[in-house]
Amino acid sequence: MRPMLATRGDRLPTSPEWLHEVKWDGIRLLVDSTPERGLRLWSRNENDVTAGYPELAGFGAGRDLLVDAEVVAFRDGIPTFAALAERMHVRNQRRLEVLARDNPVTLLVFDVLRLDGRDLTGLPLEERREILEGLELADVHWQVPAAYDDGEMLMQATEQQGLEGVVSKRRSSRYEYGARSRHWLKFPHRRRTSWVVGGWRPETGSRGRLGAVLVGLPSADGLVFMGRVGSGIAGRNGQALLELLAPLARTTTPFVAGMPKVDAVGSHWVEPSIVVDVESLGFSGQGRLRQPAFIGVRHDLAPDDLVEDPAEEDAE
DNA sequence: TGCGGCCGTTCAGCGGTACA
DNA sequence: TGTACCGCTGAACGGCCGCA
Repeated sequence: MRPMLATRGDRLPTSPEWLHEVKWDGIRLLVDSTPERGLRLWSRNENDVTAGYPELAGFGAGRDLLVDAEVVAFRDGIPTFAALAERMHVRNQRRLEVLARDNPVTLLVFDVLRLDGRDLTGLPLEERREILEGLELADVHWQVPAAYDDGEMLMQATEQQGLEGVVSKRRSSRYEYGARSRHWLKFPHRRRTSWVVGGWRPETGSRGRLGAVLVGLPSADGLVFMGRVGSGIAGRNGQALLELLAPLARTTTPFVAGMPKVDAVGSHWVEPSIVVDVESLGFSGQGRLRQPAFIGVRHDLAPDDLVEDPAEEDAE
């Protein structure tokens, strides 16, 4: 039993047939509560993660209920994946108790799929939403976030508040387990920035094909490592980039000391002269690019152009 | 020809194990 | 005992292939 997935959208729908929700930066869960078995939390890949979130134990209060939700961890009032990452794989009971107290999660419930033995997945989203709001699920550790009619307003507001983006859903959509539906569209706020390539790594299982490029920010001492970029460089994109990098090969790293060993081992180094655009969801807790995707080479920029403040660099 | 599903790639972090 | 490595979990994206 896997949750229904959204397709990435290219244009925010403005028709009244759609409603819009905040795209939360967390982990998707199906939350199954029954009087017989109690509460079970299932991840997107059907793993039982109940033990990882003890503060959610009271959800459902023993009622027969199946909901679709996102578990998030707030830092400074904003859902932050880095904070949630500290919780994701902890199973040590004592450590879980400490984390549940110091770094608690919140369950954001946005759909109800079963209630008191009745399967609701065949109902339109609008009706499921009414039933969900009627349940009055509100607690320190769980809530039902609002849905909005005005998607553009929500898009602007989420960007200003540093939230991840917007999900638009067709009001008439039925719930399809495991399906990536075009009735649900996601619009993440991905930030485009420019970085200098200092190396590359071959694709796993091949020698010549590009698997990822290592990017950094120029400084007086060399490149400051910012992460590896693997998405978006498959196929012709990767081949073209590799042809640009090949003549720039060098035997020593252009990155300053402190680069993680796991990133350095097996990498090929190049003169830091190629600037590329990368889209990402910002930075991880360790200052690395989060979910970076290669966009293209910036032939109009040189590394010196990035010295001021690359975060302000915008490709538009 | 277009769409959907699957697969392979990247990222981050934790836990267990091996080794110095 | 501390460190390094591997394998697992979560996330997203792009390419390929089959089917309508």
